[in-house]
Amino acid sequence: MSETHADERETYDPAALQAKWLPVWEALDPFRADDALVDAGEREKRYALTMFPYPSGDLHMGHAEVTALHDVLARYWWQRGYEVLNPIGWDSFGLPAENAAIKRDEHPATYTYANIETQAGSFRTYGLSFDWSRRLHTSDPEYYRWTQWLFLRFRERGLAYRKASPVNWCPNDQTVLANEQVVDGACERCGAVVTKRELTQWYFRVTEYAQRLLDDMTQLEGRWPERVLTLQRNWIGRSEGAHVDFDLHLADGTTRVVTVYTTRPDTLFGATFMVVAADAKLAAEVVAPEQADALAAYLEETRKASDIDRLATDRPKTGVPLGITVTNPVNGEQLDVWASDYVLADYGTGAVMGVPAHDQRDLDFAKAMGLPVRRVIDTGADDPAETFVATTGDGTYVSSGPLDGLSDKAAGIRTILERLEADGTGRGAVNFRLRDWLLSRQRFWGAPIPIVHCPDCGEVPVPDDQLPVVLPDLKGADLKPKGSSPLAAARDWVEVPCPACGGPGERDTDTMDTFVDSSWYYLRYCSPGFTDGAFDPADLKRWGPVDQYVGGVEHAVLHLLYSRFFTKVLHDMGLLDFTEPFTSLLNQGVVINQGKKMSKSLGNGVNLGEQLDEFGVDAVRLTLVFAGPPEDNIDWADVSPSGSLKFLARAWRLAGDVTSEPGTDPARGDVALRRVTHRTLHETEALLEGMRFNVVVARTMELVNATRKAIDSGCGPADPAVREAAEAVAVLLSLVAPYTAEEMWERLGHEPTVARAGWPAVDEALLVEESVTAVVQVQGKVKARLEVAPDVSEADLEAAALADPAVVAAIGDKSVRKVIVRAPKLVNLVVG
RNA sequence: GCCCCCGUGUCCCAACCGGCAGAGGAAGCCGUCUUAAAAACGGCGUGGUGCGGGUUCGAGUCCCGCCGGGGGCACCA
Repeated sequence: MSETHADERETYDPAALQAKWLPVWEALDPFRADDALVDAGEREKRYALTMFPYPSGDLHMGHAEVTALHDVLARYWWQRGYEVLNPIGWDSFGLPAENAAIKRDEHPATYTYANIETQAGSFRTYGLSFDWSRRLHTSDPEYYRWTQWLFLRFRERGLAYRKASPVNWCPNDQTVLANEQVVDGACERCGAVVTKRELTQWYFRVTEYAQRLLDDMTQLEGRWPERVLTLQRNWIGRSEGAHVDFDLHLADGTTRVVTVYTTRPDTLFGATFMVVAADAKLAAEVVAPEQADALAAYLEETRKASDIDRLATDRPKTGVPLGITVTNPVNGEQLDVWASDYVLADYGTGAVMGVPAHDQRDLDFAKAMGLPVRRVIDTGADDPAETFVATTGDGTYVSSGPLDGLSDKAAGIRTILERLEADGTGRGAVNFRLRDWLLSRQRFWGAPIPIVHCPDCGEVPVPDDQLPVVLPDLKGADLKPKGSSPLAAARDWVEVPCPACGGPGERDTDTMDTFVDSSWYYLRYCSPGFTDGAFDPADLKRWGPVDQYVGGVEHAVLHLLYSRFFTKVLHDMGLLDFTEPFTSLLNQGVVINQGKKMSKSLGNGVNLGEQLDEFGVDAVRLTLVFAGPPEDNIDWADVSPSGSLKFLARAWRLAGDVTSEPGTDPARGDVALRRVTHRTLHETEALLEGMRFNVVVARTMELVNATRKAIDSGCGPADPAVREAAEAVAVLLSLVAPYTAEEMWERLGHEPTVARAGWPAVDEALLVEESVTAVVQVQGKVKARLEVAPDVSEADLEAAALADPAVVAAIGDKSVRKVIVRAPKLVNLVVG
């Protein structure tokens, strides 16, 4: 026997299996999603999507993990009889390719498409169940034609517009960034400290959808990770408050109205000053002439301060007086107006009322400037004017006119709002932290913005039939960042006739943020090759929305928020019948090594290619899936690819040991083994639905162990139950280790492919145990175990428990006060 | 400063609604086979679930307070 094993082990060669089966699968093409089968109602659809990769170099450990996890579910759905759409493509516009092109003096497409081919080859070897026929690249003109088309549709609806405003500027990448791409004051991509610039840029009006982006999260509750929902909620940042109008008295004797936004209108009687954002237009407009120089100097100072400095919480408050006053609408008091950088120009109205007693920031400012502090809510705490600790809790209103005596914040707010509304000086208001999405970039390798600027007609959209606006052929040095788009230098590309009047015009020279490309790619997969629009609504009716999306949490407020926005807009355009693109979301963990993120400087990187060479595709995939819950990080130092390889060889060997013929009826097989097989299949169904893939692997290992035991020391290799078990192992492994599973399937006498063999039917009768062990507890401590029938009645179980000698002894002379029976598993006796 | 998640054997991890704490793997040790080793096969698991309280007949699981780790937000008025 051992000799046979040794010989067989010689032939378990992962590399040979890969070489053998890959071409067979390529020929069979078993994972092509068939529209017709879904339309005919023969199969129910499932849309499985993994976040498409960026083509930088070859695949790495992260790609291996996310796709291995994703593939388990996609393959399970196929086995369960669904028609599965599981497409793949590349997010192939972007800076790394452009930077590489500059370095190598070539076109970014050279680097991009070479990497795509490398990655595609690696994905194929990796044995993923992708439908390759729908492959797309966002940098293909056939793709970005529709990105441009969508931009124009958004613009028609007033959702894409151009405005001048201070924007985030990355001095290293020489381009503007969206708010979402600035992390802790630094560029999300390169880490350079972000500065501000006043520029005219294109925006998507995401803020118009803020409320719906918030409301529709109820659809995602329980299906998206809670922390992603929390992140998005915080990012959208809805707050309720009021707009309050103050009369502002200009130096020239005229008056204008300035509105502030506040969440605490009930503290209006405590306002002792007003602060305007130093960089807001308002400040420059209202400043008294004698203070204009001071404001300009201050502004210069704050511009130099980076966002990093601004973020420091202990940063002292600074500001300048504007030499003017406003009138508090509720009590007629004259308040000085200041300019400061602690007030943000682009939130609310860019102006706030200073209530130092009840807002710490205002209090810090008042302290720095020597401004009065007036308490209007007595919370029982010491007076903020003395402690310099603002009180923000509930208390009794004092010195607050109509509010005096009230002691409830909600009532205070309601009362003051009624008063303001009656006077016409204020009203309830809602504000969002979310800003519009700045989409233009001063870089080359992206989709050109399809607009022509005409001196006579202004912004003119490029007509649909002239799309795509194709990138000019620039390379190398032409792409060097110079603070304006490299496209601007391509004069013969820029200069075009105005599509409206035919006069001389110039193309917009910015390109779109690559997040625009990825905001709709999941729609294009459903309509590859469609030429009358970005996608065919009928295709989306069939496949949409995505049932399961798998990818990293780093996109929580970037890609995922933008995609939700796009979906809602397209829904409003009547092109989609759903409002949320991704029904269910899984954020996989990251692969680390020795407790730390892999990095070159630490030298702890694990090379995917080397792991695949050493252990084979299946063992690496199995290791990643088995390591732990999918959302947990995987420390490569904690896992054992060699252990995975050992297990796969063990499973594979089972198939060779089976001596019964294919098609043997398992009904006459060993019942004990059959029970294990069917219980395993039954349990793994629930585990797979719940994405507990690591436990699925553990259950499969148990089944392999049980089958091994049956062959060696149980019913023997000829028993039909052994065949049934080995075939179940092959199907289970087809989700994780496709090559090993395929080889097992062949050795068991079947035709490829095991991936489409179908999930074995579970025999309910085999899920019921012959007998179960019931425990009998006295005072919660186990005193006896009873073998009972699974369907034992509570009364019988109780009687059996009370008759057990060990139980009788444990009770002794005490009386039984209470009996808890949970048939068939437990009896607990409370005595005393 | 605020919010969220996690803490189970040497390590990675299981444990449905609260119901015998231990499924699976790694490492280690012992055995069978072997001249030997490897491989294969078989065997070996008191830590009571970070700490302290509480609820309950019964708590890893629920509640409260700590400690430790991870993540997010942070002048958003």
